[in-house]
Amino acid sequence: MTKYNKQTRLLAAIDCIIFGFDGEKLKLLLIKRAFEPAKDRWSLMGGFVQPNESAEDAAYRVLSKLTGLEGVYLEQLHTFSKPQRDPMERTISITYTALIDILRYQKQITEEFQAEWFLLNESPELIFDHQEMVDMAKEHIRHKAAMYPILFELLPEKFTLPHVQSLFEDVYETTFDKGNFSRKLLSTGFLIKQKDKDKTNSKKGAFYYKLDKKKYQKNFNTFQHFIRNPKIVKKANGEVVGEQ
Amino acid sequence: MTKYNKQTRLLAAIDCIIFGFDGEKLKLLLIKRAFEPAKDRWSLMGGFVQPNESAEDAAYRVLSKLTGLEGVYLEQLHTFSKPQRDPMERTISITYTALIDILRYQKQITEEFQAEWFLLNESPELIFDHQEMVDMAKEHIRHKAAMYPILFELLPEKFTLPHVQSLFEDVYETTFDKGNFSRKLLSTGFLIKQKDKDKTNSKKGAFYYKLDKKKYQKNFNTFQHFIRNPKIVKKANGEVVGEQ
DNA sequence: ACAAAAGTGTTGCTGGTACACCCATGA
DNA sequence: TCATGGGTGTACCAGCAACACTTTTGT
Repeated sequence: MTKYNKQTRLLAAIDCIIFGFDGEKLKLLLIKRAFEPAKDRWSLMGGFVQPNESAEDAAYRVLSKLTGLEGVYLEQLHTFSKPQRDPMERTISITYTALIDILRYQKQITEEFQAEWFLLNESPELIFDHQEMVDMAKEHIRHKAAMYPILFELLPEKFTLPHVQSLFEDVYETTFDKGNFSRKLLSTGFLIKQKDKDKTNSKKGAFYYKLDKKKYQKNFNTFQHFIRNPKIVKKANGEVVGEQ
Repeated sequence: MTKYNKQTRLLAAIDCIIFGFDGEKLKLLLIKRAFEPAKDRWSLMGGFVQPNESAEDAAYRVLSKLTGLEGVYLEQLHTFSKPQRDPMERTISITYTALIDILRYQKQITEEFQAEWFLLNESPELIFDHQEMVDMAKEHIRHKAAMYPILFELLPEKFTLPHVQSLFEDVYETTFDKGNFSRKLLSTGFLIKQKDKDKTNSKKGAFYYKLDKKKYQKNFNTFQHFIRNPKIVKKANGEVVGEQ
């Protein structure tokens, strides 16, 4: 077969920015890099694109190897390609954002990959341009989640309205009025109220809900403008707080 | 220098989805491919990423070579990486969306690259996965332009309110109420009214405006929700029309 | 005079925000 | 019975959609 002569071939990697929610806080999954360069430093989970697979295939392969989960929400974010971004050899990185329910995860992962969940504002220093990737991913899910109900991908099968509110507040680094938030959430028609309550956080208890998967899929594109001003970071009382 | 052994290197290309506006209609710039495979068929303008440049550098280089313009709005869109997408050799393509003012363009381009501007719904069949790239770019600018004032990048220095409205109507494949549209546009504070009028389209004439570049840059992030429901394609009279 | 496009005025309504209030229950 | 978090009611108001109306001017 003829080839494109005189052009340079280079490495293509994928890196995954993996967000998880445990019912309390939004977290980021990082691993200790197992090989040189930057061995034993914190990094995103990644891998090289193989000859017979697309970047998306590679991302699924890596993600599934790390978490043991299938069918995880995965979305291409951005491709990083500065010539010197990997000091070992020219490598472009195609990044993917993954959203997973930490309660489904669990596992032996911690050992094999030295993986760990970090609070978003407590993550360690990362190698290469990985912090830039994480920052871009945070910004991206803020925009995306304002328009599409993707944050449900982070929730377990059963969850309460306060759980969902905590999740949104972590993502948008703000607080919402609980009355308005719950009304708006219920008005989507995506939630099915359960009979039982979660009493871990209050005496009264909060009703569990399940996601109505059919409506969720059918109306995925009509969730528009759930969050109206995703870029404005302030508390409900009007006090404006800076980025952390 | 040590290398990542046993990994496959592959070609990295960039492709540009170039949108332009001539005061009348939104258009797409395509070229006749100059080399095999698919020689002489319509395609996006592209090129290979060189050893010493990032993908973004490559996109600027290619774009500037094709249009003769500098400082053009350029934004990474998506990376396409199916193993067989280029039948000649494994090549991933990092795509970029460019927005340019056709009136600034002009030039000898048509000859050298056999480039041509096409109306969006009259573009010819494209090679490989280039149509998918164009479709994604159209969708992307609809979302982006609903939140950020990027469509001003397509306008010439002097333009009228009806020009801007035509542009938005082309992008969103809909019509807007002229009263509401002009009020909303003026309320951004981005426009400076000129003394002279454009009388090519009416007896009364429409006042020219210029972009207030300082306010434009300062408030780039606060343009939010200019278009409220970018996905709903319908005419102002309420009749819903399909995608073309 | 009149046609045609530019531009203004007005009104009703949607739905978001703020915040007061009620509810359930364990300690 | 009181403290605490869950949940509901309601009144106000910004801003958007709809559409009637006025302006300008070439033919």
